[in-house]
Amino acid sequence: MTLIHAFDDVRPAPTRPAQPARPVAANDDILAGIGVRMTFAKDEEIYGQGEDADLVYRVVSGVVRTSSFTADGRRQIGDFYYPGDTFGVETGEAHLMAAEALTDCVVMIAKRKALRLAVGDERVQAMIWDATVRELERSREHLLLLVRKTACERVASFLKGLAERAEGETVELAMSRQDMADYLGLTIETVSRMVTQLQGVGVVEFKSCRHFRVRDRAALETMAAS
Amino acid sequence: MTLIHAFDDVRPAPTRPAQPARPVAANDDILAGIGVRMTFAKDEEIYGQGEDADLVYRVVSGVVRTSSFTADGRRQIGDFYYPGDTFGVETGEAHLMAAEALTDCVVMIAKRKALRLAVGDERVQAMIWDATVRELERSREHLLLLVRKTACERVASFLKGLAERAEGETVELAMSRQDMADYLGLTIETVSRMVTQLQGVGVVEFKSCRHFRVRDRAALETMAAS
DNA sequence: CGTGGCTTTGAAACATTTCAATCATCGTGG
DNA sequence: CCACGATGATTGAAATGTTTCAAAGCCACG
Repeated sequence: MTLIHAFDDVRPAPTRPAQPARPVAANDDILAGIGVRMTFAKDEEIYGQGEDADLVYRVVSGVVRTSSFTADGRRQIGDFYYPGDTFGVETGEAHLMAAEALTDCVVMIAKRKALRLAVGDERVQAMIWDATVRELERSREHLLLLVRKTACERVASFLKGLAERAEGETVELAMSRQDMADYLGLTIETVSRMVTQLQGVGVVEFKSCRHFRVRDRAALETMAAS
Repeated sequence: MTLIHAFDDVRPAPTRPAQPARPVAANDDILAGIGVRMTFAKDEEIYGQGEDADLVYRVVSGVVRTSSFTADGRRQIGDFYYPGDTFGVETGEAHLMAAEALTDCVVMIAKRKALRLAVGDERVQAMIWDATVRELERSREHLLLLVRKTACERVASFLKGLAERAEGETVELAMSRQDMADYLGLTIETVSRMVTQLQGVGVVEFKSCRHFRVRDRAALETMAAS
């Protein structure tokens, strides 16, 4: 983990324009103003499971993954966070999941307390509320995906989600097949097969295993069946 | 739906003592004070999917279920709510799921606005926050159950959860096998088989299909594998 | 006592996983 | 620059778990 500098360099996230789909609240730049800017190398841990959760994080560039392990070693992926996304806001004292850098990434970090001093309690409250609500919504959607969707539908939903977030024609998969599998509640082999299958029917096209483009949006949405 | 009376009869929930495991906040009796007390017959709808969500609900007696349907008719159960539980608090404008009375039940209902006038904004905010946090926690746990648990583990977890909430030796299942199945992401047949199987190995004992008792708590917890 | 709804059980079909092998990609060192 | 090994992805075949379809059992209710 590399600390670049703190409490200055207040430029907002450069790598990617703000997500168009999501309503960006006024608190969006709170962190940019007083946060500490840090970079993490691929696979580096940002925080660990069980650690104290009094910091708030925002992805500037790169992708972050939260995950936890069950007693018997099964991994669960909480979610993937993209530039502009806030993460690490817990409802309790400690982090229930660990966060890792999926790619090299830049993250703004701030203490809740420092934020309160800097921008006032209300705005911090509002930010925490927003982050929590978003967490709940993600969780619900994830749930829906897992309860009654087939392997194919899950993979289709996932790719559709990625495609919606990406701005360009070709979409990059920041995560490995294993990450996808753990997120979707499948095995890597099944994920791989479904990807191949979706490509076979002409819905998507993979240039490499980490890059694809949607060839038939309508069909993809049908297959996502949400 | 039967309206008994409103804005008086401020006795708190009589049927069951407050959940011991959960920290009961000071806002616990807010609703009892100014809420409207209503009864719903089994299978009656309390609110519908898409309806405006400016009311807050608390179960006094009976059990409530939230559910929604996907486009192709698959039902998803959100959760089951027991006496003392708050439900119907949404993060957006409308209810994402419908709520139905699983059994005959009594529910306290209040307008958010009325609550604010009666007890002040902070306490209402606190209650909404608590309800949202609990929702998120339930959702996460539910997720964990679905991602990487076998049918047997899911059913074991579910029975374990019920047993923990119940105070007596024998536990009543308020919900049908279909409800369990939709909650656990399984079919009724599979649920039934797993129940039989758990009984076969002596972990639980079913007196009827709606009543059971735990015979081997340790084994049940092992099988729940959470 | 019979009917209807829910639950259980059985057998076959199906989807996904597991195990195993092959294939690609990429960085390293000769 | 190419061969090499390492890592991750794909593919195949068999095994497994869950679902589907079908039938029987149970219980409550009229």
